[in-house]
Amino acid sequence: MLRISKLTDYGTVVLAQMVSNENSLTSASELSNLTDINFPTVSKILKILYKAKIVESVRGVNGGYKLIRNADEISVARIIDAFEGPISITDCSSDKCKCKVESHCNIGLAWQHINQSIRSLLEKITLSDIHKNKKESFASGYFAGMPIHVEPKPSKHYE
Amino acid sequence: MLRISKLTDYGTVVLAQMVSNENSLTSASELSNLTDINFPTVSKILKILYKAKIVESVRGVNGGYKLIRNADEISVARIIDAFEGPISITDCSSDKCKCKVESHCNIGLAWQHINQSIRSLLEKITLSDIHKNKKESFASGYFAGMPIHVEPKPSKHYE
DNA sequence: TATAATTAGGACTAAAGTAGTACTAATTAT
DNA sequence: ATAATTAGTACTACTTTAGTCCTAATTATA
Repeated sequence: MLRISKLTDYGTVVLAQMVSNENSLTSASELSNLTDINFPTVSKILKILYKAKIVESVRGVNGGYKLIRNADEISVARIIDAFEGPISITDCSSDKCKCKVESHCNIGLAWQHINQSIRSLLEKITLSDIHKNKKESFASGYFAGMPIHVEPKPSKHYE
Repeated sequence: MLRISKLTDYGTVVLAQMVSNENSLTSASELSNLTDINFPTVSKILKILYKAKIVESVRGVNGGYKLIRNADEISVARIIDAFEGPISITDCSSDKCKCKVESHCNIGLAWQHINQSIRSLLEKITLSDIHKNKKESFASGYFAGMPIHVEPKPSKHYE
């Protein structure tokens, strides 16, 4: 199926950890200890999150990182964007398609819509949901109490 | 954002082309001409689709390929699976998680649910939808007449 | 039966992307 | 001044992907 990079994955681990300490600074080395992800990688992740304006930082002694917004205002879509860029599901589904193959581009249009649907799904899931689900058990089909599964297949009125 | 491989992308182009000729055999070289994708690649794609039991084949002179099922019975999820395997959005969201980091695994659970939501979305979109959208224009927010966008964000009763 | 067309399967190479590391500069509390 | 800490960048090793090619198996037809 679809994939995100390991760095994005780790990124959510680090962010979920930061939610537990939402109001005060945590240094990269502390976060490394808390998550068991090695320091250079955690550091890299935090720099990326800083550039994406998801965390803010303070330099120097007793410096560290902190979430800029509340966890429920940070969507999974935004986190993925930070790490993977605004790249789309296929080359053609991003803004400007430069490919010469006509038939291919037409398909690109279809992928664009699929991409957008997935995106709107991921915009509804927040870091807060991820954090909560870190410790609680799930009720099947539910995600942090929020039903994110789409409706059952509608009748095929398009046939 | 999330990505699929170029081969998957090309795969849908080839499949969409095959829908136009749903009932008779088309050879790999014909499909190459029709899609402007070079022969070895089209051939590779068709072999993958054959293994995945999405197309059937006849060898020898006048041989070729044909869809096994109706286009509206072939979901995008299935097509992606054929090319990318049943790999999940992260390493940890697939069946058996072997990673040693406790916190990481907990996050994996969250990704599992996200993955499942995306999957259920992609299972509702079929090759038929893609084929139709190849030539028609879209009404914004609709995909082949079928509303695949999920509902507007529900009130945050989970806060 | 020989031949040509066609798929099946696997192996290979080159290019691209990713992970992880390391180094230097800037900032700040003590 | 010093030590702790983030910012930015560059680099290397590894993995994945794209694309190609070769050989075997199958089949219509002359």
